[in-house]
Amino acid sequence: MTDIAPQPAESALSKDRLRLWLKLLKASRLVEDEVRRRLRAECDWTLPRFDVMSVLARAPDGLRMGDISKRLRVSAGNVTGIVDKLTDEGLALRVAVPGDRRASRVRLTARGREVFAEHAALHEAWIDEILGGLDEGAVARMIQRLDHLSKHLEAPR
Amino acid sequence: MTDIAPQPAESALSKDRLRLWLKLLKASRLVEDEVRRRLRAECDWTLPRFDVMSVLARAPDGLRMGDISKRLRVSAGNVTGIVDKLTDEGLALRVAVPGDRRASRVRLTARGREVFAEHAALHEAWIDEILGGLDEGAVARMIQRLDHLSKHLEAPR
DNA sequence: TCAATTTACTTCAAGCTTGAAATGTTCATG
DNA sequence: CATGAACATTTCAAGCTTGAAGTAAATTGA
Repeated sequence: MTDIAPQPAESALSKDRLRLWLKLLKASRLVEDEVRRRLRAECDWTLPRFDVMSVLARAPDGLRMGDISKRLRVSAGNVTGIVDKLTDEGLALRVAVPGDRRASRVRLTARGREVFAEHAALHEAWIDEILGGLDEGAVARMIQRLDHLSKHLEAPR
Repeated sequence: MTDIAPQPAESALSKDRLRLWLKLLKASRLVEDEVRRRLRAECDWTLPRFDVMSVLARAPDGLRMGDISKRLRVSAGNVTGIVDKLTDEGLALRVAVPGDRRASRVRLTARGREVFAEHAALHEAWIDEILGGLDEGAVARMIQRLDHLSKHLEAPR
């Protein structure tokens, strides 16, 4: 009897973890698709542009390209393209970082802040509507669970 | 005094719903990025291909293009392109649907099932590892919350 | 019956996204 | 100081994704 004993309990937990992941993905896509749809239909705008402006709006002093990339968890090359477009459209601008000629700091222009403010107000209302079925308790418990999950996900493996 | 009274409680709930959405998105991206990274690094494979094969693997009789599209919540045009590639590579095939010449049913080939089985085994192990910090109770509670959330998201508005 | 509508799918252009390679800059350290 | 490693960003090709428009087939209903 040198066989390793089977681990049915462990296997069931694996399956449940997989189910959890699929459900997480599903919920996330349901919301994201709806936001994307409304952003296009009502603002003629795209989610990536909105996301970049969103992190910039919260940083009055601007952000490095790398910071944007980290916060949104998208590739650096991706951010370059989106910021290029926002810049071309006069909604953002790159300013030099004194002391580091490799880096640049991106800020929203006045017009960028204006445009974003309009979209952001709508966006918050949409989320409120999309998640409208959830009361305060449900929201709080879900946030707690997601924090717990993300903490584990971000822990180095 | 004809002013509408401000609604601080309502507003706080709105903010919490927004926070919930951002945390949901964050957790989802953390997992998805890690899966995508491993799929590329260890299998030289892409997530969209894996996803399509994944729903096909669970449907021995095959699926209509539209079914794949609905289950994965991606556009119909997108599915066409991915199935085209899987077909070119001999991993899937389209079979005619008797009685409806517009439609076709997509199935995995024997080789497709083989290739998918390898990837799926790895995938399940990855998820188990990625979500490894969560014990049975945490997984169960999270699944329950996500089901609750998705139920509300899918409810017609 | 047969025109209008709906359905299933494909095609296409525009835009997003990635990962790898390239560029130029700064840092660490011998 | 030199020089190799690390860093911030950009460029690029390949592939994904969408939404809109197009095609062809099935269904509806006057």
